[in-house]
Amino acid sequence: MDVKSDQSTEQQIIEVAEKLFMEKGFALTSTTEIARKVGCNQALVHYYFRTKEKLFESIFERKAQLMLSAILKMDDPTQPFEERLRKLVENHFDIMVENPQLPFLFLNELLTNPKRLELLTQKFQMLPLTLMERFANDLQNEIDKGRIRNVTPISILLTVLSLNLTPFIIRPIFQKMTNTSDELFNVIIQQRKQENILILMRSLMP
Amino acid sequence: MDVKSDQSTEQQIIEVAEKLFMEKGFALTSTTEIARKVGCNQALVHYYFRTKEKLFESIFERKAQLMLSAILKMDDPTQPFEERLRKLVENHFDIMVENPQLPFLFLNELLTNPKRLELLTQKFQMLPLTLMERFANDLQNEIDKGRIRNVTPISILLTVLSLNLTPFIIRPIFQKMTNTSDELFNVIIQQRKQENILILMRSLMP
Amino acid sequence: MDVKSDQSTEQQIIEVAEKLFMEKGFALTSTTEIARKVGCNQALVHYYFRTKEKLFESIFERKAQLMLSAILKMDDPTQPFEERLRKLVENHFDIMVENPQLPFLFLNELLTNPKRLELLTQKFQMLPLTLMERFANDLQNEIDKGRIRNVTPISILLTVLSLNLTPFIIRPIFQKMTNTSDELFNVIIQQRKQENILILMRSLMP
Amino acid sequence: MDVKSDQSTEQQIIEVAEKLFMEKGFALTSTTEIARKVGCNQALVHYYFRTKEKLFESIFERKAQLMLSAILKMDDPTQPFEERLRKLVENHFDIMVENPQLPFLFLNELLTNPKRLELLTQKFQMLPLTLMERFANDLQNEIDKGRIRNVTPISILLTVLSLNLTPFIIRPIFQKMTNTSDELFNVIIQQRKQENILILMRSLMP
DNA sequence: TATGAATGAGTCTTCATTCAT
DNA sequence: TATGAATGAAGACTCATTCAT
Repeated sequence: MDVKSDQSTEQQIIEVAEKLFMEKGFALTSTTEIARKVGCNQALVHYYFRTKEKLFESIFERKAQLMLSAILKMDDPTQPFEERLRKLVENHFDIMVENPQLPFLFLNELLTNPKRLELLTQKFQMLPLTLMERFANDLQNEIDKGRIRNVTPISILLTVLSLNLTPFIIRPIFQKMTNTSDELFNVIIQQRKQENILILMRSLMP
Repeated sequence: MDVKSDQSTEQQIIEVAEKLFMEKGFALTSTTEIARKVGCNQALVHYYFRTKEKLFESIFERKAQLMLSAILKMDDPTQPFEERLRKLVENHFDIMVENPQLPFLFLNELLTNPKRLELLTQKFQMLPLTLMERFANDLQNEIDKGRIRNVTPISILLTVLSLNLTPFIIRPIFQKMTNTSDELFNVIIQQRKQENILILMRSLMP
Repeated sequence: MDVKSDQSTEQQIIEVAEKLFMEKGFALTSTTEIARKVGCNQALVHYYFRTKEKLFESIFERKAQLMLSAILKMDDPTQPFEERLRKLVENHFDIMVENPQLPFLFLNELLTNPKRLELLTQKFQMLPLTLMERFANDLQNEIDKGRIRNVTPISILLTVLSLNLTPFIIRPIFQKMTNTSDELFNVIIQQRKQENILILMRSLMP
Repeated sequence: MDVKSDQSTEQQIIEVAEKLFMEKGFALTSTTEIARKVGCNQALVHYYFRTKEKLFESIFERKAQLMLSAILKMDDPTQPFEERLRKLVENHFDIMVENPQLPFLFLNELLTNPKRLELLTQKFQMLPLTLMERFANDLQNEIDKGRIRNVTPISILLTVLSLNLTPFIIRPIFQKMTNTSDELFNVIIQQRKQENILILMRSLMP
């Protein structure tokens, strides 16, 4: 039951906690369980992170950072708009293939704990607005040129989010109800990525 | 804080419980809090429902029934396929307009509590298979006639689910981060319904 | 689950309570369970008997009375001492054949609840002392005549109690461990009665 | 009320629990009371033993082991049968002099809690059958030689149990009703041991 | 760095009892 | 006579947290 001990105990705690938080959310994960799975004393979890809350935040923030920066840094202005959009969907999707449980964790915590939402809002509002603005500008440009139908940037983002998030969020439900193996699901998921791109592109046609 | 109304205490308990369960999920809602909000003794909650679990189930099942039957009874075979699909999306969307927190409750419980997923799976498998089969047949028919591109029924359903569920699920996050009022959001939501139909229809074009 | 309703509800409550008290003792029997088995409202139990304690006492006392009077009235001074002793053992044994769970109930309550012991002690001390005295006298007489070895009356009573009570008390344990059916046990019990008489008689030989 | 001694708190909990379990049985003893008597937090009882059940079992099993092993190891085949029987009674009796409340605890739990009885039955059936068989053989041998009347081994064991257990079980009742001091009772008990041996021996005469 | 011991607050649940009807 | 509603007290148990070592 213990984790390999060639990592520092602190690191082990983080990893076990991350796994449990992702599986069951903050509230349903107990420090007792984390300690047990790590194979250390319960007090040690608090020694390193003082509170369960802080432990969670450190993990949550790292994940948020990871996802955000991954999305941010992938935009290449030299490419045509449509290509960039395609890449956006694709990369966003790929990140979640790597962290399939993350969407649920985010949703769960943000919806459940006002404090968490507050925090993210602050962080979000400190983002370079230019990014969003540039996206809006580029989009408007395409619309003006008649290459994309008239649609708000928010609407596009919501479409991307909807198409990309949902398969990962409902994955366990889907697998259980349709009796789908992990392997098969991974195949389906890859097809879904292309499907999502196609759906988005068609949705933007003039 | 007390809710002194003309309803029976039992009804009050159900309503308060429903509200809390929807906001925070099963695990984070305590019978103590329900009782406090109702303004009664905690033991009374157990007097009526014996266990927190049973109280939840009675609410959960009623909601599941409501949603399921609403979806099932709205299909009209005399209409052309495309029209029926359009109605499906529209009705599904409308149900959630009425119960905006339900999607999160469902997700949360099904993902968090294996027992709940088990239960729903059983109930689902007792559904008239013909329904799904007929949908698949009709779809295949359209594909054969070249009116719809080659796509699996599951894929369509996933698209509908994705587009329809997500706005409701992320609503609090969205409102908080974009500082959107309830009124404005309700407007946006109504536009989104049409948007979703449009996206789906375009995605099916040959 | 409900009891036949051709008796008064009060009587039904008494009977169900008696059964449950005998099986599980006072503490482990709840008025809720009594009411459920009777098929009536829980409050009704309290309507008739005010408290669970009083309900128990009324049953307990009746049983105690029954057992006591049965023992008391069976002594026939015209018979020889040995014959009376034999009858004592036999009758005492027979009473318990009729009420096999009574010994455990008595033991359990008297040992567990000081109040109960107090009560019985008082009742016991109001017994006609002559009875015990006469028994002691008669015994002394036999001893003097050399027909019985020198032994205290208490000692004899303890022997009778030991031999007669134990089979009934340990019955469930015995049956479970030796895998003995009810029928077989009833046969064994009847043999045991004779055995007990024999053991007692031999124990008194000069 | 607190027991501030030089023992570890864990040991104190065990001892207080043992005392209370013996006096009132499992069901009537609360972890709250144990904690109060020890002078510690109630949660600590659960910290050491997780559940009330486990705490009880650890005590119960230790006592059962003690009693069983004491009985098992005392048989010396080089002695004549009668002598061994005498020793059996004597040793069995002496064990209970050391643990006078144990018989009640055993009875109470075995009769009240089916799980407990199940457990003991299993443990009992794993006992060396030879032991019982050898006893039966030796007995048969004596019977054949005309030194003991025809009697089953079970019957003998029941007699021993009856005679030996009862004084300890009814002790509090006896003392209360006859107003007997602890000192006097201890004297009586010692006489009773000899009495029991005598009764048993006489009961076996051809 | 790590741990065992300890605690207070909180969880769900059961129970005997009361009261208005 | 009978009931449904309601309550306070108590039960076992869990948890995050602290502290001395």
